[in-house]
Amino acid sequence: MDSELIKGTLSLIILSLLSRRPMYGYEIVTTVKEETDGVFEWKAGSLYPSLHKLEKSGMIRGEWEGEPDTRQRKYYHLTDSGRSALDEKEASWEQLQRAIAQIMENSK
Amino acid sequence: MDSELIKGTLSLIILSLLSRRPMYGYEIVTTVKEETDGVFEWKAGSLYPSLHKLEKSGMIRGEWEGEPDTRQRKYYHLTDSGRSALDEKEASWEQLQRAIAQIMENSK
DNA sequence: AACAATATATAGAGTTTCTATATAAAGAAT
DNA sequence: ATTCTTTATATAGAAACTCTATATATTGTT
Repeated sequence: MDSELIKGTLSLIILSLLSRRPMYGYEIVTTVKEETDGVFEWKAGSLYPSLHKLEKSGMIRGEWEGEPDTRQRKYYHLTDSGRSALDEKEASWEQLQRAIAQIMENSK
Repeated sequence: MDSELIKGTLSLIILSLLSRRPMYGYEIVTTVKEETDGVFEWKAGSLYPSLHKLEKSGMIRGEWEGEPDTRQRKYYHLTDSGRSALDEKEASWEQLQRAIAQIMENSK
C-alpha cells in the first residue's frame, strides 16, 4: 500500500471506531487490520502517539479499566468534542474524495 | 478543509494531470484549484518541491519550452515510469477508499 | 521454565507539506 | 514612462505525521 496516501486518515479511523464503543489501543490496531483486510496494519509506535495527541486535544479520554485482579487496559472514550470532530472529518473526507474523483474523471 | 487528510494526494493529482498533456507548474496550481472548486489550493512552495522530487525519481521530466522571444515555461512531461506509478497510485487510492468506507460502514 | 502473544510507551528518524521569502518577466493602469 | 498586479519559478526553514527501534510488563501456551 502506498504509504503516502495513508497519511491523515489515522485520526479519522480512530474516532470512527471509538464512536462505536470505548476501545483500548491494542484492540484498535487488531480491529482495523481485520476490518480492512490488512490494508491498514498500524504499528504500536504509530498508534499510541496518535492516541495521546487526540487525548491532549480533548477529542478522546483514556481511562484505565478492568476488574480488580484482572488485566488493566486503558480504554479510550469519545468525548462530545471528539464527536463533533468526527463529523467534520467525515465531511472533509467526502469532500476530498469528490475533489480527487473530479480530477481523475477529467483526465480520462 | 482538514489539511491532515490532504497529505499524500499531491503526487497522485500531479501525475493524473500530466497524463492529459504536459503542463507547467503555475498551470497545475490554477487547474487544480478550478477543477476542485477550491478544495485544493496549493501554494507554489508546496508544488515546486514536489515537482522536483517527482522529476528526481524519474516519473516526470521538465523542459523549458516556448517560442523564441516569448515567455519560457518549464513544461513537465509524464514518463513511462510515471505512467506506471500513476496506475499504481490510482489502485492504492481505490484500496484506501474501500478500507475507510468499510470502517465507517461498520461504525454505523 | 521458556516462549509467544498481549499491552502500553517513548525517542529519534524520515517524509511531506506549509510559510515565508526571493527573483524576474509580462500585462494593465494611470 | 512608471507603477501595480499577475504570472512564473525557486529555496530555506518550520511544522506535522507516521515509522522504526527499543523498552517494559503481563498473560497464556507448550
